Amino acid sequence: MPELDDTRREAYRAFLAAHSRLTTAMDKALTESGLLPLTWYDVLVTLEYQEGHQLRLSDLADKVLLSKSGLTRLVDRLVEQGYVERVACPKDRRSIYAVLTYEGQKAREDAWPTYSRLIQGLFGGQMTDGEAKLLTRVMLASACAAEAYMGRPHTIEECARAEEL
Amino acid sequence: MPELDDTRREAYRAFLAAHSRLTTAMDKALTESGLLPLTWYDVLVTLEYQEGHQLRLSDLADKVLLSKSGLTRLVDRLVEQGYVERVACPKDRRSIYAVLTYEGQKAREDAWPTYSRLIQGLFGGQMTDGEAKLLTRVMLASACAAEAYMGRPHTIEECARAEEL
DNA sequence: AACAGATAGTTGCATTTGCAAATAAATGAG
DNA sequence: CTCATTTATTTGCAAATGCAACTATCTGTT
Repeated sequence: MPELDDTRREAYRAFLAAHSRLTTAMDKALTESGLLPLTWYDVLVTLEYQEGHQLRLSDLADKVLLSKSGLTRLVDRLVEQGYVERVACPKDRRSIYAVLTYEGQKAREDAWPTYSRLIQGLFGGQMTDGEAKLLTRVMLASACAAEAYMGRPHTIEECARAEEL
Repeated sequence: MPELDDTRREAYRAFLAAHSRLTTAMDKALTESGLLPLTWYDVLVTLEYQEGHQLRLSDLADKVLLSKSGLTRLVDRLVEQGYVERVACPKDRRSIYAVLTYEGQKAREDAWPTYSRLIQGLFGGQMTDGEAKLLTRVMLASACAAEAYMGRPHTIEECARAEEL
């Protein structure tokens, strides 16, 4: 394995800076508009893309990049707001589905214009089509490498997707 | 401003996933090796690169991407460990310098091999030279856009650097 | 000189998060 | 069938972090 060079060090620092400033700016903009915090939005969209608008809590934790305990409490808050319901799974009584409610769907839709405008303005607008694709490939490769390093099974969606590109 | 398209949405998600998995993997690897946590490392290197191995707390907060209060307490921990000292600034009695100690420098050097191996293995190793440069440019542009959006002065180092590339 | 306003740092407080332990349920080996 | 193991979720607890309020200091205006 080659040594870490300055070019890559700089890329790494830029990556961290971008993440920090981007999430700070977005979260501030969203809460100031009285809209959903980033993590809430993330859960609601994730559910919306699923069949039946539901997902087992563990699977949801993986998708929204949270630990299981973190997710348990995030779902607590969402249930309290009426955006999500907990529904027991009949097949496996250990499992619980998080199910998107109508209010949850509504709240997500309300946030979408602001949300997408922010991502486009602060992130997407900074790159060409080709650059976006390249970025995706590199980011997924890195995420995948980190997964592998942590000893997680390579079955994670991102890894499969990274191979395709 | 064009609408946010799927290509860029995917890039954004990949970006978030990479950040989450990378920092998780790195922090786990470092603490398991009994080395410095990521944020500690970040402070110590930042100081090491400065003239006299010192920096005013506010400036340090900016560099390591932390709020002022967050930094105050991070420095508390580092002082407690003997890695950093607080030194009053004679010119401006409001300001305080964080100064790297010998122990701090030593600790950082001990962590470096593991640290750089991780970044190279999980991040740098996933891209070519050209890709690293492109990534840097795009990331800095995004960080800069976020800064501008937050109404911060454009004087931040990253923004100037982004212009050059 | 005096005061309004900006700036540096710290502290109180609330929030978010993860780890480890606890609980409950499924699975597999013998 | 039974017991050990694995899996899904929750809970106790501690750590990290940001915001707003506070103190101290500096700066510029009158």
